[in-house]
This record gives sequence, C-alpha cells and structure tokens, in this order.
Amino acid sequence: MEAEMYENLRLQYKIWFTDEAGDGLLGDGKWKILKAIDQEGSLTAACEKLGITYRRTWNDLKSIEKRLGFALLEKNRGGIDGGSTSLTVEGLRLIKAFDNFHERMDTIMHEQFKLLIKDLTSHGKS
Amino acid sequence: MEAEMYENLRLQYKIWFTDEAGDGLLGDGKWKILKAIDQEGSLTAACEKLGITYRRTWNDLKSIEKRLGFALLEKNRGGIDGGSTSLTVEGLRLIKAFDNFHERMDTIMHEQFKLLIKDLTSHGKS
DNA sequence: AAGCGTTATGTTATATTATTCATATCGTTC
DNA sequence: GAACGATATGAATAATATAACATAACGCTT
Repeated sequence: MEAEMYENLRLQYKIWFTDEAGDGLLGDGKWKILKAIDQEGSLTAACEKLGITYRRTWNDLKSIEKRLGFALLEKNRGGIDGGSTSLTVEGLRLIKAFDNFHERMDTIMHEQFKLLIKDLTSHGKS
Repeated sequence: MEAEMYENLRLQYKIWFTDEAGDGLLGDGKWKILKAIDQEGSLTAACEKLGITYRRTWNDLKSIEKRLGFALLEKNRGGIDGGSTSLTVEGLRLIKAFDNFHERMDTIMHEQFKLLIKDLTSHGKS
C-alpha cells in the first residue's frame, strides 16, 4: 500500500572538497567549468557554453586556485585571438580523477537507492 | 611532490530526495528535524535544540508533507501542555531507513575518498 | 473565563548571494 | 598606432534566502 508512495522520488547527491575549515572548495560546479574550459580553450567561451557569468566564474576560479595552493589554469591575454585559458597538468589530472570518481559513485548510488527504497517499502518487523 | 597538495582536503557529500521536477524534498536538514521532533515530542522544543527558527521549520515540514502526499507528523494543539508533535508510522520508517542509508554511505564514501586521493596522487600513465 | 504553552500564519526586516554594468589591461595583427 | 578579442577587476544593482517580529487559534487547567 505504501510502496507507491515513494515511486516518484529521485535520489540526488553532491560531492565536494572543502578545506580544513569546512569551506567549499571544489564541487560539481567548478568541475564542470574546468571541463568546459578544457574543451573550449577560453574562459569566455566556457561561460557562454554553460550559461554562467564571466564575473562569477572568474571569482570562483581565483578563489579555488588561491586556496588549493597550486595552479589549475594557464591563462594568456593578448595575442591574435585575444587570449586563452587552458588547464595545467594538475588541472587535467583533477578533472580526470573527478570523472572516474563520479562514474563509480553513480553506480554505487543506484545500488544504494534500490536498497533504500526496499527498506522503505518492506514492512517486516525491524 | 604533489601528494601533499591534497592532504588538507576533506570530502563532503549530501544526499537528498527530489520530486520528478528535481525540486528538493527531503535531505539532511529535514531528516535531523524529524529525528529531533521524535526525541523532543514538540516542534518548538526540536527547533530550540537544533538552533533553527520555528517559522522556517514549519514551512519546510508543511511543504514536504504536501509534496510527499502523506503525513509524517501528527500534531496536536491545546491541551495541558499546550500541544505536541510526533512522528507517524511512515515518518518513523522514513528516518529509520535514512539512518541505515547514511550509515552505509559513510562507509562507502570513506572508501571512495581513499580511491580518489590515490587517483590524484599516483602519476602513472593513464 | 483567564492563563499557559504549543501549533499556525502573515508581515517585515536583514543578510547573503548572484547578476549586471562599466572599464582597464594585454599582446598580436594590419 | 588603431582595432580586436580575450583576461582582469571594481562597483552598483537585483534577486534570493534567511531570520525576526507580531499575533491568532487551540484546548486543557484552575
């Protein structure tokens, strides 16, 4: 009877790094930005692609680099194309590791979701 | 050399239910509130315990019950003690299932975090 | 019926966050 | 050296979220 109560629910999750103080450092948002920069080759283009503001993104990226203590981005201004931004070796490794991580997590979450729903809908005595 | 770059990072996660539209429905915050109500026997006491405002909490609870489509709380007003709030059977089952879920997830996240750090600090060719 | 403590609800104020606008800087090309 | 397209940055504005304040309703007790 209560089984269908939970049928239209979805399970979502977010994972992010913080520093020791607990302040957010790198999560899904910045992960997507870094990936977009890697693909587009410029901050401006990446922001347009994702539909987010340049100002905000620039602030975020500056903050994370400062707090991480090492560079994720290599920026150039001027030149024939006006300028460019690309990922450093560390930046590339970071998003690659995050990719793998998310892949594993998606599988795990799917399993755990099924377990949770089973827990919610089975009426045996605990 | 880059191994210590990630030493002071912490991994955090959040898990929550949404409806089909993707709007948040039940997460850690409301889970804690429900547990506190179960312990305290009243909304007012639960809010004081958690240091959150009654107004906000009342709104949240009303919203989640409406969108879930069934009651999690049994509320009474008036009476010798002014009133009370307790969990329904469904409410109890929900927080119990969430408890189990979080327990499993804490273990899993700990494992996955170690894997992620390993991924970030090992420099073998991919 | 007056008092008590709790649920219930509208309104107002504050704080936080996000967006917009404006402007400077840089280095290449023509 | 003028123009272009990108990065870099300050300041003002808008939007959203959170908190605070005030007040009503309820039902038991005395």
